[in-house]
Amino acid sequence: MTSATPYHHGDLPRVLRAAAAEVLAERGVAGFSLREVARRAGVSHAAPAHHFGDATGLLTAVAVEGFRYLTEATRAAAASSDDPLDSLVAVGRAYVSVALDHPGHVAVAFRWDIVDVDDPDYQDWGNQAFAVLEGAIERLAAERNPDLDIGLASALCWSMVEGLLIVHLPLAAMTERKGGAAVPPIPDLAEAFTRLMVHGLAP
Amino acid sequence: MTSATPYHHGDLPRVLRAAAAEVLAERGVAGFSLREVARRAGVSHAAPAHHFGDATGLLTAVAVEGFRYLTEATRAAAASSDDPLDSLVAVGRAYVSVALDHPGHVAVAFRWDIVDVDDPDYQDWGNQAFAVLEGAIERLAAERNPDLDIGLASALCWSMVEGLLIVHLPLAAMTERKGGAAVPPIPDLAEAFTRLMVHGLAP
DNA sequence: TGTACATCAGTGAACGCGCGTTCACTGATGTAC
DNA sequence: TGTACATCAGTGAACGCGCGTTCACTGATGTAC
Repeated sequence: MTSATPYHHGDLPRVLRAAAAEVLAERGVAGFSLREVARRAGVSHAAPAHHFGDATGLLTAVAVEGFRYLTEATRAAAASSDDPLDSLVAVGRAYVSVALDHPGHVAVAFRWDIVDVDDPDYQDWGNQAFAVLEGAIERLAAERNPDLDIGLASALCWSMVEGLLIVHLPLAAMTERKGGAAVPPIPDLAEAFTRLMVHGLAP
Repeated sequence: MTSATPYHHGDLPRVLRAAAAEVLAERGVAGFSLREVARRAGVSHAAPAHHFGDATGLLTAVAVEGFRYLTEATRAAAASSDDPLDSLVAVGRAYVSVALDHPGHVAVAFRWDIVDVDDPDYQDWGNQAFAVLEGAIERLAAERNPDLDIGLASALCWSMVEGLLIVHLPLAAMTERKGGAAVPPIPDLAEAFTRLMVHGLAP
């Protein structure tokens, strides 16, 4: 049916997004280039422009895909338990797990300096991802603490998971240098942080 | 005393660090180049190599300076109150304030991919900055909650402030789109987060 | 059912640009005697 | 106190590289009639 190397690719946008995520994961945002992406997709370096215009267009598409992963994974996690605390813990674990499984996607998600923040898909999926977290917090508030400021608590949880992703590596390096006990893996830390936050450092 | 344009600069390393921080603040890590730094320092583009070797060397020096700022500011903040909660709150505010006042320095502080993480100064000042935070948590634990896991709580606070710096802009954009109440400035959020964490979301 | 033609998707050569690095150099400083 | 000389700090030209963008092109697809 399909010839070995058809002139028209068929699904080049998908392949380009995947290649871009791969480059981002391996080389970081600084090492990203359209030519490298085209190379990995096995296509001439001018081809991506037909689908994404420029680098910003492609990176935005990758970011949107990242938000979609985040939304889907946390939504499933939120529904995994009837207990609101366990549900929130699962959301936190799911969030960081997506970041670990799709490092290229998540590396670019909040880089407003290189992404088109006015893109409707970008905004839409970003909103949806945050709404999942808010929902989990709302259920916790409804059952356990009606006075909770839901917006504030949601923002706190979001900051916590994003910060954890940044801080884990230097934290592990520092702890190892000091000869302390090994730092737990990121999802376990996300859970421990969530439980500590909900319970309070000094309630 | 000093001629208008002396051949030897006198304090070029300091000027180069400042220029590098400026470039980082304006263009981000991706837009950084040694040539641009040299241009702003009013020096030939080969001059930085005499002091810092390559870009990694210069960026590491900037990161160290950032840690120094962080350490000094949070240390002063920690000593600003006898109440351990107020003291911790002040540390959080100080941390994010340094990030706002010295965006170039802090942008590079945890970028282990472009910085020499084996540099002794880098490790030393990183340790010191973290130790200030741990000290504040220890005092809180001593007075209010002896069972607190100090390492875990310190890591949580650190993640929270780092995450806040990332998350604040998209959070504000999202909130504005939804027409919600304005998101507080970063230092105020740092304080609100800290108090909420210490008290607990659902204690 | 054919045929003509517009549109779409991908090619590959060419361009100009800023970059890091190298190199031979020169001006200034400091130190040994 | 002088003088010679080594070392240090900065210059500026040159290089090769990968990049994004442009351009004329060609192969494939879809649609109007």
